[in-house]
Amino acid sequence: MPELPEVETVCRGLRPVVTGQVIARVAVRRRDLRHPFPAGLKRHLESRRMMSITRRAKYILIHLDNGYVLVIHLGMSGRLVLYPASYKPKTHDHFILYLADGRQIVLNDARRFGLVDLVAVDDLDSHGLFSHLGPEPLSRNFSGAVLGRALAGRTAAIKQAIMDQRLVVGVGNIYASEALFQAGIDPQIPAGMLRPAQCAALAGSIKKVLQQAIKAGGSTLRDHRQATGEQGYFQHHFMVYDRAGAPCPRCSSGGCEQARIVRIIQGGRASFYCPACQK
DNA sequence: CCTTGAACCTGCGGGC
DNA sequence: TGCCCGCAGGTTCAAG
Repeated sequence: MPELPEVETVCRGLRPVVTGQVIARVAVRRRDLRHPFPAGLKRHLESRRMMSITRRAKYILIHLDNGYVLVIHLGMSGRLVLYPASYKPKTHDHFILYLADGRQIVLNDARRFGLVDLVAVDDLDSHGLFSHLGPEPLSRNFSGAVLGRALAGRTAAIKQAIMDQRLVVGVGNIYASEALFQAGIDPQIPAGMLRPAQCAALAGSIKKVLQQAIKAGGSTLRDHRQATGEQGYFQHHFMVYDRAGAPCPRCSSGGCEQARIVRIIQGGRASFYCPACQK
């Protein structure tokens, strides 16, 4: 479900609430999600102060005052929402942090592809969850040149390549299609075939679409909620994602023949693009 | 190392 | 109404 903009939106919503607050109590309502919850999870969290909240790739990182970091991944269907003290747990509410004032940070994840872990802050970079991750797309470490180097020699389709978290993090199925549309690149061409100018355009469109989506609070297809419980709004700005059969926004605006958005399957995932203007 | 496909799990909408 | 199928924002693992 959540790609970088959705995770970033959750972090931004939680940050003013979480920072400086003490975790009074923790409820662990089942033994595992994708992996078993770490041993001693409650013990390491209860009575600890949350010092800051950050994001790496699609992971939410809550830094504690005991040198540990609470790591949360939302998988496909996860939500992390702040509720008032009166909230009663519902189905698929697996993990709850109760603040001193009674408010609750609730992790709900119907499909349970999400993950909760506890990592010593000094071990973050070397930890198996993070050691293989590529650059943050919104940082200066990511550029057309960096992308071009990462794509060199690869035969996989460019759509699948930019979703590979080793090359660049945060891009998932929605924003891969949207970024390729903005850059005018056919999602099926082999990654290593992109020319430098195309790499520059694609790096730029990845940054742009992720930033625009963050501004809109992410995209709510079904599960995504901001930390406030509010939906995201970027789904109303999709150019191609989930728009098979619709006229291409770029070709149509030219007043020429109306090309239509096409849906194809790549690596088992749906891709959307305009065959007329994405080459 | 790279690429591909399957697996993990629940819920929802469409077709019959 | 009910059942079956396909589909959904991610990651990981095995096999070629």
